[in-house]
Amino acid sequence: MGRYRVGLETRERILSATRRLLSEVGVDGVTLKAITDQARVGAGSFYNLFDSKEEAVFEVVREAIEAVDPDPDGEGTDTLADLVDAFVTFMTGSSPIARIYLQLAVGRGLTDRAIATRVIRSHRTRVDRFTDAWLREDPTLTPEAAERRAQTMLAALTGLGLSVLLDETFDMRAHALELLPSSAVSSAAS
Amino acid sequence: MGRYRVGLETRERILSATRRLLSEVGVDGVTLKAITDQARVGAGSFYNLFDSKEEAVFEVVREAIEAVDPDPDGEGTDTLADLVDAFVTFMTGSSPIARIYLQLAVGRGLTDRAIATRVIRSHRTRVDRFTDAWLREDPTLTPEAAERRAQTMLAALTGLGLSVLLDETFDMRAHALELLPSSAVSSAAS
DNA sequence: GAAGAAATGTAGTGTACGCTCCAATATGTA
DNA sequence: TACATATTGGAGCGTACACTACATTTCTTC
Repeated sequence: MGRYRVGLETRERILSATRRLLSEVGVDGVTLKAITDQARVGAGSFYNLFDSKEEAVFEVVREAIEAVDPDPDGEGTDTLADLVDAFVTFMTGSSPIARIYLQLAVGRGLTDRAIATRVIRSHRTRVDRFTDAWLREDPTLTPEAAERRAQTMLAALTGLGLSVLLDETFDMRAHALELLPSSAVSSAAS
Repeated sequence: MGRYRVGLETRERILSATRRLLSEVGVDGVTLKAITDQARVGAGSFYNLFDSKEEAVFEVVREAIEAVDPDPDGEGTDTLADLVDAFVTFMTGSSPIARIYLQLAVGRGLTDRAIATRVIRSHRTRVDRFTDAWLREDPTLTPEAAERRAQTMLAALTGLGLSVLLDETFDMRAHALELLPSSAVSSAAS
């Protein structure tokens, strides 16, 4: 599966259709039939390329998160301000996927063990990124203190993201700046 | 419907069952059969008292959101540390309401306007509470700055609450202390 | 205690959905 | 060209689900 050119093209069509439907009808409204109709593909083709409907949805969300990564190659050059900025952009940008991500992570992750595991794992790698950035920002921190700050900062950003999704007049960026140490704020403003 | 004593009792049994199931299997996992089995009631009885399944779920949600409202007869003497402590206790306590509240606020509030409005309103009153505490903590703050800090702190607490619900080994209290200004931390430790 | 209204349980009904099966066809490789 | 493997569509399967119809029982009132 997924080794011939046409198969890869079909896969892309399916992901596009899923992405589009997620933003139009929400996570609960996406049915397999809607996806396959939209992608002009039979159910058999779908299951030739994906193990389940969930798989396609996850893939779309994963790609959306990746798309706003300030350092996709993991070169360790991103600052705290960069990371915060990327998160804010993800949440306030035009893509509706942030909403889907939170719905999945919270609405489902809270009861579905499999989803919780996925969410925690992706969260884990993000915490590491923030921890490294904290250490670069303030080398006097112990690794434990840096990680604690990373966790708190990420949680705060998630909470702020929730606020802005619930109330679109909420100024997430202004609030997010509160989270940065003062030295990083001034460099972000430059 | 719902005019005889037994009917009202049945109604309560149904709401209890719904509440319990919401916390155990989540919003999407609640089926009519589960509710009626749990409440030891037939489907006919259910529909004699409620117009639809949603009706019962919504009622439970309404009550859960109400329960999260801050104490209305607070005297305005609580410190930031007190408020943070109360929030942490609510999130890490044994009651499943926190989980239900977050699931509904996020899982539904993100798509259902009516629920979003409710969530925002109860959030609003909590922000005011935190704003006052900030002003007491640091009287040099402008009201705007105090409110911004209150919003950020509350969002952070919500995010931390989410973390602890997803991963129960997460030490929410330790992280929440990070959010307090250093003066308040020392007074909280005393 | 009679009568009417409310409550109850059960056995369905209709439907929407995720997914499988499989025969036919297209694609890549030597 | 011949062969193996991937891809395709879509009929249809199994199931889960919200909800209904209705005969029976219980409750309340006068």
